[in-house]
Amino acid sequence: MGDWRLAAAWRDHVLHTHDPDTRNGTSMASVASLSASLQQRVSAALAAAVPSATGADPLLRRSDRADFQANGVLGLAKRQKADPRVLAAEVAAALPTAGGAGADGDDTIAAVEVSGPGFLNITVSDAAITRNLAARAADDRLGVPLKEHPGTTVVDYAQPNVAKEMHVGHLRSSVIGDAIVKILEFGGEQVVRRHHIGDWGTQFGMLVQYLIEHPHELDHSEDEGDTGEASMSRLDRTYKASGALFRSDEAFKERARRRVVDLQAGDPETVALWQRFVDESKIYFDSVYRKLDIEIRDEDIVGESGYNDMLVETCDLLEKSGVAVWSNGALCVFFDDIKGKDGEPVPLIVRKTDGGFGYAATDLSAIRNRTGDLHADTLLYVVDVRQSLHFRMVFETARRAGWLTDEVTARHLPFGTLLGKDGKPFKTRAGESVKLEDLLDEAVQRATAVVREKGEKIGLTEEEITANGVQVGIGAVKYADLSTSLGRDYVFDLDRMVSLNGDTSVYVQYAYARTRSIFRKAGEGQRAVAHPELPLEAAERALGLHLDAFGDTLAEVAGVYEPHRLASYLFHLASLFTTFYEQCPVLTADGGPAQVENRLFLCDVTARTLRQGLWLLGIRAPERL
RNA sequence: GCACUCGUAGCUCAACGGAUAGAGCAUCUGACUACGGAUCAGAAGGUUGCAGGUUCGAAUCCUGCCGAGUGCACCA
Repeated sequence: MGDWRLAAAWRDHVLHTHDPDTRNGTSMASVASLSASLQQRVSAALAAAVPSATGADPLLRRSDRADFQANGVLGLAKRQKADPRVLAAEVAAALPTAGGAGADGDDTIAAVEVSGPGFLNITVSDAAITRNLAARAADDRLGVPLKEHPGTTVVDYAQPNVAKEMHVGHLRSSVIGDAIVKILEFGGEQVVRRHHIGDWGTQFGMLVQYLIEHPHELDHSEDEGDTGEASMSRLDRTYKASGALFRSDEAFKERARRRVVDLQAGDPETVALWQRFVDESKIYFDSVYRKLDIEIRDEDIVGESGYNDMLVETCDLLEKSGVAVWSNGALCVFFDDIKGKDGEPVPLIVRKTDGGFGYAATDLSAIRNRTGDLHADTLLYVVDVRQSLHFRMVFETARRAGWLTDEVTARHLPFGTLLGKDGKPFKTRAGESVKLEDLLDEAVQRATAVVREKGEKIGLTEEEITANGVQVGIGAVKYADLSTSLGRDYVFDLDRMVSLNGDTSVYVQYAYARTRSIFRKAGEGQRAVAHPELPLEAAERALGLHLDAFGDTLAEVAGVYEPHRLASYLFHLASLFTTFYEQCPVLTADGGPAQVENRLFLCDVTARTLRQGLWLLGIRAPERL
């Protein structure tokens, strides 16, 4: 369980964490981006022009009028009551430009000009771009720095329910969570994954009781085998049959209720049967996650039942501290600003009137475990937006109880609903929620058809076509999910996702395959070597500047937990590469062998950046496509 | 009713308080015996729901409307 063979194959190509074991002995050096270098220079120039402005943010941004623009002079001029254009000119004069006074060999900045009301338009030198990329190329991590002060983040994601089919709602939590975990780990953060599966609740009384009365329902028969599909089919059959009986047979209903009590009391026979449902479900989960190409390790699965031992104590602590009070027989936490339809306050219920624990008790216990025992300083919950009020109440409660302190950040990362083309929640024609596996199978099937059409022209084997179909189809589904901002609902449209045109994973994967194709075509003496002395064409500069921003982009993504910014970066990179590819012949460059080497070098850095970036999103990059 | 989220090109979506609001799809014009065209170049497309306010500067921040989605006592 949780053994995920495919993961190992990737380690040869990309770095999945900061784990030293994954390095191959080449140098380890982070590289300051050109943007960061400029930021520093402009900041110093600001301080030189206005001494009191030390530490002022130069507000450096990429620009469509130059390579970068600094917007910080405007605000500073306002505060100094100075003419912004005059001040901008002073700052520009204080900047070291290539060959200019005070440059002292610093040729990073090729030109600066004052523009508009007081913007500084900055152009960097071609040499600086190539040099920076060369430094990145020399590093396994493409020069991306590790966090200076890494913390411990617990990410709660991919929470399927035991004995139930996974549906499209689980897709987003799994895909988004997996990407966030990878991105954080790559940045050096210590990440603890938690799959808070639904493995507890009153329905297990019914299921266990049914299994007692029909002991062979979960047996693995010869013809069904041990596949995930077979497991799901057994579970589904049992769930439906027991549910029907529960509704129609009062005596069974009563036996099921008593069974819940036995389960909660820890009766060994009952617990053992409950465990069979969990184990059976894990076979199924494993098969779906294998298909989804997401690694789920058994030790990271800590379901609701994992906090059972803490529930009583959690409630006691809340009651004793006065955070929770009894109301209508239930143990509740109230909030001033949370009221219901009738205007009455709506509580968070930690213990129900019947003595049972609400899921709030579980979530609060999990917080205690994650901050107290795991020493996390950040808690992330990749959960449907509809639970945002619940999390607001849980976090507030935990703060009152002291389980969340000022040193701990707790964030619900809410994602929106998956919609059908009609703009309504994604359902089958019959109105049922769509099975995740069906959806994945269809994506792979359609991707394979397209891959085959092209693949036959370039001589792909049947094995390659099949493998590519999987990587393209699954990649397309993930990319669609990761390329729009989390909070929004988005329309699930397979036609568009697998259409292979536009802002899709396939476009990015194809760009990667093209880089590899060039290297396969390269002659014996044609290698990737940086030549900072060569001037760059417009397409090369644009590509180079964007490549240099990879680390900054990752830091930003990791800071705000928004993978769609990485997707956007990669699509842009792929676009810039295809433009470069179109406009700058690589192997037949007319600037001589040095230019061939330099362009191969750009291809190589592009390839590695695309591959690493896609990997962080959980998407594979075929070598030939 | 209250709360939260969101209204951006025909459609699907971006945009860290900065200049002329960007992409993709669709539409229209061009470019193919190709370093593999699953491509590229270009055009057209907008009063950022409406009205105020703050600011040198607002899609972004504040207020009020209008519209949509979601949630609101013992399911998780």
